[in-house]
Amino acid sequence: MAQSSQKINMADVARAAGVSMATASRALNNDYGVSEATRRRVLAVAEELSYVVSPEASRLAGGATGRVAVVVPHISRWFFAALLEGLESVLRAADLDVLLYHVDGIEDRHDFFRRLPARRKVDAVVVLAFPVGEEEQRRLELMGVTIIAAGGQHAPYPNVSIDDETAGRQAMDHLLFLGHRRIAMIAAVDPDQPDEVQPSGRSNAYYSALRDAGIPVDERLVVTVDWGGDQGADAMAKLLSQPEPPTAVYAHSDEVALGAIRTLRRAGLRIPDDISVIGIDDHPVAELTDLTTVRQPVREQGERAGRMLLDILRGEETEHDVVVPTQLVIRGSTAPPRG
Amino acid sequence: MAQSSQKINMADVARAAGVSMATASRALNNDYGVSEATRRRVLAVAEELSYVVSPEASRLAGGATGRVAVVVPHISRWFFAALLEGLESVLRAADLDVLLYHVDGIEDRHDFFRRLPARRKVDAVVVLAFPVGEEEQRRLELMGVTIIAAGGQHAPYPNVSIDDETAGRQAMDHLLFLGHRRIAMIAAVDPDQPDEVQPSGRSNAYYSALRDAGIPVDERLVVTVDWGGDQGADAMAKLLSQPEPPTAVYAHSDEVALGAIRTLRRAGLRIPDDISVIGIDDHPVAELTDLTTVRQPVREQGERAGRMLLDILRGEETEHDVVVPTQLVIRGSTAPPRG
DNA sequence: TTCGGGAACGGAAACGCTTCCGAAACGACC
DNA sequence: GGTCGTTTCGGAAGCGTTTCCGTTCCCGAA
Repeated sequence: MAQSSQKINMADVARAAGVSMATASRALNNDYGVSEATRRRVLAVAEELSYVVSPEASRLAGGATGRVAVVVPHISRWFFAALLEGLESVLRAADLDVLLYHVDGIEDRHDFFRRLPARRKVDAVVVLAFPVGEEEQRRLELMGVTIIAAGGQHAPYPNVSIDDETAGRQAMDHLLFLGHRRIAMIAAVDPDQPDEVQPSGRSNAYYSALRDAGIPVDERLVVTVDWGGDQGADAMAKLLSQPEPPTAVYAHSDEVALGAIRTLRRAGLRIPDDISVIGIDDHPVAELTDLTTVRQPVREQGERAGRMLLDILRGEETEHDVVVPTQLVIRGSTAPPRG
Repeated sequence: MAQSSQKINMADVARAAGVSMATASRALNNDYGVSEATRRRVLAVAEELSYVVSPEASRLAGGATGRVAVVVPHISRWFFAALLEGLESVLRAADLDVLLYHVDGIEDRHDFFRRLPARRKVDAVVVLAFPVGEEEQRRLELMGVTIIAAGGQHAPYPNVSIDDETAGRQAMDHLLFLGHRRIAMIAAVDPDQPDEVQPSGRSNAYYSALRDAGIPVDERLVVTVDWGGDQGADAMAKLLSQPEPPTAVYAHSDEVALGAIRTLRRAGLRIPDDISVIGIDDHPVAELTDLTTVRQPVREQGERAGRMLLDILRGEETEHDVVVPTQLVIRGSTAPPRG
């Protein structure tokens, strides 16, 4: 009895409601051309029989898939997950299903673009925080569906992101304003992404800020590491091993900054008394650890991308390059240099 | 030319390969009953035409959907995302697509179980870190597909999880071993889950450990808050406002512990000199902040659940209640009490 | 040479819907 | 009352596969 519900199809509903399948279909889809009374009756019967349309048949017969693929690396990192969370919420509200493709590591990546597992399965694909190379773009377009990007840098498709360089400047300018002149940078790169697509805005900000402040660049103060807290810690150790350590550290991300802080603390240095540290992102942990940072609205970027996608799917126009603002958040990890 | 690939179907492939659709289908699916030569020819033609089967038609005609629904709350928290990451990796390796249902908040939850949006769309559903009530179970079963759980507590379906009580005991026993007698507990509940399904193992561990140590319970040392770092901070403040504060704090999770630590630091207290703090989970940040904790293998739980699901989908037997071990990880936030 | 049996393959019926097109019904208007 | 325009509704043709049944073909055994 309960499991018989499995086999109920639209024909059953139509019959039970005393209408044709055509009418049943229209009623179920809220289509035009059904009287209110009939619609209600059909809906009631469907509910009664706990009928659910077969998305496969529906799609096969002409509709859209009602699915969108989301391609995202590093899901277990807050930034990516938050982006996804925002995106998912608006898509789900629009009754679209999210097909998740977690592409981690260079291997996965190649495999994804080669096989295009989402092909023929979705109406659109959203690329989250994922700089796409040229060849990859070409593959993606092979799918013949709408493409949207979010959280990465600009892209050939409609996209939403922050301005990395501006964010970096907000961090650097804060340190400079406090009076720091010997500022180190811990640059983080994603080892899973090819070099040519690594965003460089946050690094550019370092150099342009120093230039504008008339401070010569000391390349010994710049260390580039793979993304990650431990790597940040190592980088800090390297910086501390120099004859003249910095008075402030600008890290490309909060996690990296946290790693640096661990090293400082273990070295017996006090923050911000002995050395200032600033990150970027405003990771939830930043608040818990009193880390000064530059906040970017992450969830919002995902939501925004979702709304843009809905626009396009509806056939409407949408913006192309949306840049959301970032904002300095001053906490306890930065202060003027000693003396 | 490129976009014409959109409209290629199996009939085209069959024609081009000079076989019937039946044979083409068998060849494409590696089915029995096709000569090696024919199979190769069909495959070559398909590749040439860059043909991809329509999953809808395929499913409609009899196959499985090749999709599994994953229901998960709080995606942007590490624990949930890591679980998902593990699960996704094994499902994707098996060529199954993951349909993500992020169910956050009580509202979402009701909506999900009422509408069952995944109905008729998947071959199975995996419930991640999500205690399911009885009525909800009934709804879920209405979908008529395999159900698996992971990261939550035991469930009526095959599931994998840690033993919360054991994990809690590992934490408590560590503090007791160090010589603490005045131990506080910051219990965290998920405000988005109904009371009746809140797991209580971590709390039970507190009481049983004290009992076994012959230490009377002081209810003023137990504070229950909604899950979250800020809430942990508030809880700690409450504990500090008492005439006789604890010498150690057992927090239900690392994030909560971190919040507590922020309060302690702001109060000028030193960790672990003045007060010890221990969490549970081994969140990546725990390592960066030198937090002693009890590690649970999160990603592995997801992977394990994925493998169990594959077993079932293949029609094989699988385990029912898998419990993965937890392990004390001693870092710098715990030490014997002063004096 | 004939016959039986298995492997290889083809025809065609589902699968469950959407939508085009035409028919019927129903008012409104002259 | 007849005509015409709207609505409302039904018939039926797909949509692109899988799979059930046969049929053909080839090879070895009798």
